[in-house]
Amino acid sequence: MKAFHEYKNPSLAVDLVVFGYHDNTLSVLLLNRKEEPFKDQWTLPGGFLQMEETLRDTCARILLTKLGMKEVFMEQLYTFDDPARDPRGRVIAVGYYALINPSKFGIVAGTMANDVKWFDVKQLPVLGFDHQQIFEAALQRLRSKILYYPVGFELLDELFTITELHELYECILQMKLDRRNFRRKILDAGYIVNTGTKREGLKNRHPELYKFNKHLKKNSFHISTPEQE
Amino acid sequence: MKAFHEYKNPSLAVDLVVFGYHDNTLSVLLLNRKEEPFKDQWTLPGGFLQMEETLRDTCARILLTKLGMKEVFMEQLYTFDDPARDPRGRVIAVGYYALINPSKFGIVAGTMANDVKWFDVKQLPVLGFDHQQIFEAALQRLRSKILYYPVGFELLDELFTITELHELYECILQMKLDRRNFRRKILDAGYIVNTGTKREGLKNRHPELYKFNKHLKKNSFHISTPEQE
DNA sequence: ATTATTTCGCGTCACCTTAACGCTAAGTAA
DNA sequence: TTACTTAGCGTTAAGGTGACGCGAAATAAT
Repeated sequence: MKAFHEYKNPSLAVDLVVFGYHDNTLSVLLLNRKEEPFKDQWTLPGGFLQMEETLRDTCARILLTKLGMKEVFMEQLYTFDDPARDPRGRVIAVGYYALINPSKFGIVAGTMANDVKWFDVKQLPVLGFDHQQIFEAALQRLRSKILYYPVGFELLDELFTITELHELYECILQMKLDRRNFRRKILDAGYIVNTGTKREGLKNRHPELYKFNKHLKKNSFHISTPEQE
Repeated sequence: MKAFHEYKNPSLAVDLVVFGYHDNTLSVLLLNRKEEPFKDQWTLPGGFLQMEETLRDTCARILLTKLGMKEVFMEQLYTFDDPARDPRGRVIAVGYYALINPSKFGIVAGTMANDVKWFDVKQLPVLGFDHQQIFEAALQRLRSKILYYPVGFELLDELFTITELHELYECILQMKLDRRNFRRKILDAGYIVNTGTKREGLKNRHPELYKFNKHLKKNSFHISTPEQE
């Protein structure tokens, strides 16, 4: 057997799919590359692992230094290892996705550097590397996870109405959900708590404001999707 | 930004959780290490990625050369990156799990080298590295996957009875499932096809033999687990 | 004020799934 | 034959879910 250090190692990177929700639109944060390869093309933010970092540290560093975000929800997705995925050489990428509330960081349209931009997930440009594949894995994970786990709260303000939560679900899942059944399921699951306050200033009836219930019992609800043949 | 090759890279390895099912027992294949670190302790089979390999290639190579298995079901689990997980230095491990039918490879108890052994998942020894954690992730994945995806067939012979399939599910999930309801769900889902033949030589009524239906429609069944508080 | 309009919150009901369980058939052993 | 065990099919009551009705609350127009 070879000695431990004789193995040649590929480079190890993380690539991040950063989701944000704003104005009834689910968006992904993309970077316009200034270098080859894929110069002037849009790609996911990413970077190489430093020897003393965990993968999560690497993600946090990228989020903070490149995008000015901290303390965001993050989850490991999958590890992408196609030998040809990076034309510079062998690079293994561990994909992560993050959910952020853009309004928390003041990064809404227009306020960012022009090499960083939110794209509606329904209208993505052509992406460099294998980032289309990583993005699709992330969107699929988000869609399946939201059906049984309260992951959507990361995308909303601390206080929100059931209608806002409902719109978020319809937007992510890209399907209509009955308003009244959605309300019943979410409430029965105990995912949210009524704060007693109401959202003011709307032109119709003022809806009650809820917050996420952090002490929920798990696996207590399930949003069902239509049959697929 | 640094040039591409200036980054120091950790070593990249795969660790394999190989599940086998035999005599109503779910087992995992472990190796007794002959070298430091963790000399004489049990660990998961694993190995380092070669530059021209995919991760799946690495897994296949380990399965073939160390264990004599080929063409097995395999799935990527998760990537483990604790900086202290390997005392020799920084090693990132991509966990995979595999499902095999031990009788296909003639590796039942006693026929293997004494540094390779099947262990009942309920009675594992102390494992080296962070392999306990990897094993637990694999078992959890298997348990949740079997509830909605026909993954159990990899562990059985090509032809099997519903009772055998039922016992496999009870063994993996570690819970009682009503025999008659299980039968109905599996049949309704179209996961299995009756072959018309029967298992002979049993002392009671001879059950019908089924085989896996490869042309199944997806997401068509769901085994529910009892409520958890 | 009254009315129109829209969203919000609660309730109803029919249908389907599911868990629990009964019953008979098929095979072996006494 | 009888006893016993596993296999295969059926029944039923309870709970969950989808579809949808209706009045309440808020605003704007008459």
